[in-house]
Amino acid sequence: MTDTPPARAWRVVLDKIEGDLLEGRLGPGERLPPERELASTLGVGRSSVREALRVLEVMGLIRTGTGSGPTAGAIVTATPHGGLSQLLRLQVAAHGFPIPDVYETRLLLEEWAVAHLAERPDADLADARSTLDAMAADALSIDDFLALDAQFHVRLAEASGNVVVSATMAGLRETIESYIRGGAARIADWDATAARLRHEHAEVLAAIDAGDAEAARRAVRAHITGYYSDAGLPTPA
Amino acid sequence: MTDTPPARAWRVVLDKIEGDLLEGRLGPGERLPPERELASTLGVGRSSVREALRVLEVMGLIRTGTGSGPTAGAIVTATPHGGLSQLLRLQVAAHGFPIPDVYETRLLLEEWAVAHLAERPDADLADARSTLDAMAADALSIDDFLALDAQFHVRLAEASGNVVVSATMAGLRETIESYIRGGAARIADWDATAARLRHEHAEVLAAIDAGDAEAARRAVRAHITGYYSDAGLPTPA
DNA sequence: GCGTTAACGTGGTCTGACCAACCGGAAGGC
DNA sequence: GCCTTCCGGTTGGTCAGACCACGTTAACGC
Repeated sequence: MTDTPPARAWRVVLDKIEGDLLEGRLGPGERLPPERELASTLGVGRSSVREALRVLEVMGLIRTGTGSGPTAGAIVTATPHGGLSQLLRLQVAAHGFPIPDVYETRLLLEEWAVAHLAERPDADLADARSTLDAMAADALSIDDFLALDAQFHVRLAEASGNVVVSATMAGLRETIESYIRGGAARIADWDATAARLRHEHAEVLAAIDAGDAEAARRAVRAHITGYYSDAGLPTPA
Repeated sequence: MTDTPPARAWRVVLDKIEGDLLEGRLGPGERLPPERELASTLGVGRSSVREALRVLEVMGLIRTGTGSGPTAGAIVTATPHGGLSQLLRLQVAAHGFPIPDVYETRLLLEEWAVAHLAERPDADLADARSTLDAMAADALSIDDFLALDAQFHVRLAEASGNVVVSATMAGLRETIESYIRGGAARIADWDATAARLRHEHAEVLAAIDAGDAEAARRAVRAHITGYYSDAGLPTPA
């Protein structure tokens, strides 16, 4: 037994790099060996090395650059945002993740984030506040407003200090981005809606400032479900 | 402006497939065109096609098989579990995700899941119950017990009906798997701990059955934080 | 000393080749 | 006629080699 299915070449490369990362032989900011060197070291073809590196790149672990010098080569970046977003988007496209589940998960993560913030008076909400100020500007197009809206929510999640939560939240938000934009077209009085959304944002911040976790939960839930309802977007039963 | 960075060949392939999925030209269970055909159709080399397919495979969207017949070729599967787990593991390895954040996220997802279950009397907990029964068996090794423990939690998340939550939960759990196993070694009286864990599982189920969401939250939080504390595992400040 | 140019190292891509696994039908034996 | 065997075709898995684009660096000419 313990019969090993003949390890696929690219998996060997992936495991090698994951091992180097775990053992600390490789860390953020550092460079991987050149592709040709990795190939000969591991006894695989360069194309197999490239398949593994491509996976790492899409998952947001490395960034590749041509030429020479400090910016060239494959460099460990460990930026979770892009990869998570890509994965979620593809899974939704392939019907692995139903939209209502994405929506519901986003909701629960945001509720947690604001409740968490309300319980930590030392949290830094400056970024969220400045985004809210920017949303008060006149002459914002719908797209610009929605971009700031998204930024506000992401900033809140980031303020929670939990990288996994904020990255997941951002990925989920991005995944349903097109649906949110499409829903805006179904809203009759956009100016009134925008004003209400701004007001609701302020309410969320106020609840956090007051240290009232439950109020913050309710406010953020009402804010999100309200928009979904107005825009006629699919929600879980 | 709008100057397009010369689209990388593999990205063309990835976008093409994502588009086909979104437009419904491709769905779960269906087969992608052969690599050589995709290459000539899109005007790229086969190696570029393979890089894109590798990404899709690792992300859990497709399964590839050699030979001919119905099982051969690249088939859309859309099984989110593996890909999510892989991504989280790599991000943790690369220090993109701190372990305490993973732990905290797992906790909040599980709390949501049990609270959600408590509010839905029609939820099907049979799978979770049978796992709990299996944990009562004598002569379970620590590893076997922990595997069943993990299964119990995953089953609970699955019962919530939210695929995103359960897949993320499973991925997070798997990511910290090695830490959990390592922690078990630091526990003095394992039999007593195992008995307590079983009892706590039963309490969680009881709270769900009673429809008491808050009690379920408290029970699952106490269960998880208790183990982490006993095992001396890192938790958020 | 300074500007120009050539060499080199890197990822990005393509092509062609071969292998392994698998299925399906044709050929053969009974 | 039916079963077994074998062969060819299809498909992914992998490798080797080649070429390009890009950016640094060092050598060169003045």
